[in-house]
Amino acid sequence: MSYKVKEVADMVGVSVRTLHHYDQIGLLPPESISPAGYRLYSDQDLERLQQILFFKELGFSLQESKDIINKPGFDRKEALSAHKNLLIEKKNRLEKIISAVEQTIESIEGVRQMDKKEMFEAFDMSMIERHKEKYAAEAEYKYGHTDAYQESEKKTARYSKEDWTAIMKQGNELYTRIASKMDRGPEDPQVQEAVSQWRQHITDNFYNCTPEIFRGLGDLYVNDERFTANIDQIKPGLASFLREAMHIYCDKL
Amino acid sequence: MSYKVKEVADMVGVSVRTLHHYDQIGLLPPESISPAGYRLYSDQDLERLQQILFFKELGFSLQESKDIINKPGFDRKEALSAHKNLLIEKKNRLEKIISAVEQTIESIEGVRQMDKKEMFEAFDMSMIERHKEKYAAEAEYKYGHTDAYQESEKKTARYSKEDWTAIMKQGNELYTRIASKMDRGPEDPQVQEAVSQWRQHITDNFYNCTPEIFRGLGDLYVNDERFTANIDQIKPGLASFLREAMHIYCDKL
DNA sequence: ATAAACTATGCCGTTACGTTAGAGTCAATA
DNA sequence: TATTGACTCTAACGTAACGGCATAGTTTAT
Repeated sequence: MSYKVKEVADMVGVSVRTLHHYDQIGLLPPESISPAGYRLYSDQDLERLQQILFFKELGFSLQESKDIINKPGFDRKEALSAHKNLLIEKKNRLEKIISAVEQTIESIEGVRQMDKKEMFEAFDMSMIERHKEKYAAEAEYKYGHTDAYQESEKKTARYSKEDWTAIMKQGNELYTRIASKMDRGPEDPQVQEAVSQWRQHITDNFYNCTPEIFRGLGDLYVNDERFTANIDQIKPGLASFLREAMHIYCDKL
Repeated sequence: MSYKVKEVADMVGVSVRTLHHYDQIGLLPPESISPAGYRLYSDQDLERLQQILFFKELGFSLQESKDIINKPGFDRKEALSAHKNLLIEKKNRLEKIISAVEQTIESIEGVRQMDKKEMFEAFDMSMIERHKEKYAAEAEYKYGHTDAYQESEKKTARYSKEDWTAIMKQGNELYTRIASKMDRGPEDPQVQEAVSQWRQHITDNFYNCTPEIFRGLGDLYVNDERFTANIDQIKPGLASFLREAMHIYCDKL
């Protein structure tokens, strides 16, 4: 049985031009040619084509594929090993590049975020304060004046405007960093690391942010529309993503 | 301060031709041109070049870089995000390809083993013969001429070269089959089945391979460095694995 | 002054085809 | 049977990002 170009092309999923090309460079000359000059491919040719496409898929050049297929099994393993190393290097480079891109996105977001600072500034900390107060109120109700409450009072009382700005900036950076990694999923190590830093940030600057409080803060991000709106403004869906990530973080403690 | 092509090239680490090219496509036209037609780059041009190289490093095309750099910060983030997704896809594809290559290497290793037949052929059977002789000598010493010994003599005497080749091929297939299942552990049913076939193979073609002889053969694989070296050449650790498997096999009889 | 070092433009080559363009072929239909 | 539509052929240009070479002019150092 023999097949014409388009038949082969349709069967295997390549273009007619590709077959022409493979013929031209001597990679896959058809077994026979019709009186009218049509290329006629045999089943063997089809197999060879499959091989070619396989090696191509693996990233080999056509010339390399030709060499590998023509030489009977001799250099194949070595070639593949060498190629594998190339691929791994490529992958490593890609990973580095991806991080670089992420960082760049972060910095761009950071810059934009800084412009929105007034708004975010005004909102976020007051929100956190409010959450703290609410929680503290409950806590107070339960336990009287908690340490956390007093601690926060002491800490925040002394903050200057510059302090606030610096603290805000750090917070913003964390937010945007997490936003840029949203597609990695909430359980991603880098995301979790950022979440951890977020808790530390709150602890350092406001009050001892226990896992319970932190979990509650995550819920607040979704339940309080003011939080949600403001956070999602950084990136849509960030609020609920944060909640999830924070829950996962707390679960693991 | 202005710089000529080679100065810039050396500073930044690109070729002169590249700078020509970037000028040609309007990506980085030098700030000024000397009376003689020399390209004169400014410090600003250098910065721009750095940007270009950065985006290039990230895998953007020159055209894309041009667009990104020219448009003031507006689309940048989006472009970066889109690009990041591309990169992640690329990475995933690479990972798949790497496993495919690994698999192919493995399968070729199996095949290649077959090609090494001559070497293995020459060694393995002479070794088995020797083991047999040694064992038979002991046996003879103990029991006089054993059946097994005579049997082997009769059998092997008639073998033609083709017979040997066929027998070798079978043996090799068993070895490689076992090698490919090493990670299952020596007591794995499939491994044990192959071991059983290995004993049968010896019995069929050489001499009645009693459990005692078979066990001794297993020890030989580890104790005789010529065996060990040759077997481990199929796959490192195969010799001792075989011994273990053969012992387990014999224990169960 | 002369050579060495540098610069310019222009064009071909690379990879793996895509994309016309012009012309011939085959099978089925009007 | 003639025509149409689907298919085929070769030939040639275009792509991305330069590398490399040729030829010719310029600058710089000795």
